[in-house]
Amino acid sequence: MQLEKLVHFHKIMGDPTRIKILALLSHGPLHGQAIAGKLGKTAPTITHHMTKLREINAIRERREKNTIYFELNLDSLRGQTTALLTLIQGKEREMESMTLTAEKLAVVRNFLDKEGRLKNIPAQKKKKLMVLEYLVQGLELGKRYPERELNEYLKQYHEDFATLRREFIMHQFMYRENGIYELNPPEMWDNKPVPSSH
Amino acid sequence: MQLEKLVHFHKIMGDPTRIKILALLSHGPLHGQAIAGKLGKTAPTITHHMTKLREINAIRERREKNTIYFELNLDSLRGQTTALLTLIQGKEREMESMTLTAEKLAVVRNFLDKEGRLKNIPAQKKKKLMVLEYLVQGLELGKRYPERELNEYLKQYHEDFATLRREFIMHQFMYRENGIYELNPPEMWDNKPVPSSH
DNA sequence: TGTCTAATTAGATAGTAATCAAATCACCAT
DNA sequence: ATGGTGATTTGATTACTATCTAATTAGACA
Repeated sequence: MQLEKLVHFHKIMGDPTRIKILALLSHGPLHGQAIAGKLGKTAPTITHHMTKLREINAIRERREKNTIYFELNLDSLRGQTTALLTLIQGKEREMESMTLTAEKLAVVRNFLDKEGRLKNIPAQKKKKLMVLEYLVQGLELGKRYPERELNEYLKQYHEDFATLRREFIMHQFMYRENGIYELNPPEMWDNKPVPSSH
Repeated sequence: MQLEKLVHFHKIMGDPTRIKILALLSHGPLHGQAIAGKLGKTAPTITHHMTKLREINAIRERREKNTIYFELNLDSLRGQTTALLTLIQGKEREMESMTLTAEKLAVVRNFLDKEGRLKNIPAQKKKKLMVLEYLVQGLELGKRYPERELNEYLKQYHEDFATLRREFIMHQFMYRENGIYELNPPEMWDNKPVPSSH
């Protein structure tokens, strides 16, 4: 359910220590003990909070020998902060923003071969997002996709379905709940600008 | 402290019932019992949640004979949802958005007499917001103003300092904590559009 | 004045969550 | 192997909060 995710996000954010962690990370990546030091908390406490932040996809991590560096996932945070607003301000538009503009389509077409399969996955982020948006058109809003079914769908476009599936999650096109995938509303996708005020 | 407010906002939002209430109100105003009915909760429970929502300025209320109608305060919600983002994404700009544009100033000037005092407080909301922004220029970001000091400052511009002070709070230019007033960051002011994505 | 309706307050209960100390795990380097 | 360092798990403690029932307040109206 969509509501649960929104609530969960805000519940996670409703804690001073976690907000401080995010503020710290906004200056650059840090490892666990550094965070613990700066906040005057013990290591287990930081682990606890990082687990929570991971649940809502607020951070990414990279390990280097024994220590783990955490950094913000700004795209994800942006999407989720605005999700509440889009839920609240007028139910009018729902599918409207779901259609690709013509000029985006032109870009995407460069990555397709004559059979309509992906020649490769764009490395450039902006273009990658356009391709992801293109792929997501074939999925249904509100429908629940078991992982196997999603893989089948993606394999039509590229053999590396696992990467595509991961990108869907990473960029908030879909979310996963016990192995079941489902589309997020378009407002949460990473390629969408923040909606203008009502 | 600014952090506390952010945390409080998210803590309040981290509850399914409250999110449902906001979603209901997005269709139009409702009174307490109607909300209770639609959500299958008792009246005291709704009162409880309304108190919380009031704390973060998420709702406005209007009474009609014996029943109270609640409605969303969208401006306030918009400001607070984006506050987290602006805290997190790069510390670069801070004062940048604090300057009035020339065309806004032109509007404001119509409300000032030759001594620079307010001839009256604009009734039209958009103009009122411009005037408030103008007044707030003389205050210092990060400084704490006891109520008496704030009154003195406002009295320079208009004898009805109480109204102005109330408007500052209502439109998120300032917040109050045990009788002490302090500026909110410009991103929270009601007259600011939602900031575009990074 | 008394009655009806809507809202609030008070008090109780049950569930959740932040934090720490102690123990454990995982990887690295000698 | 063995010792070291950083991260995680476990268990206990404490504090908070959503929800209900019962009691109370506050207007409106007749």
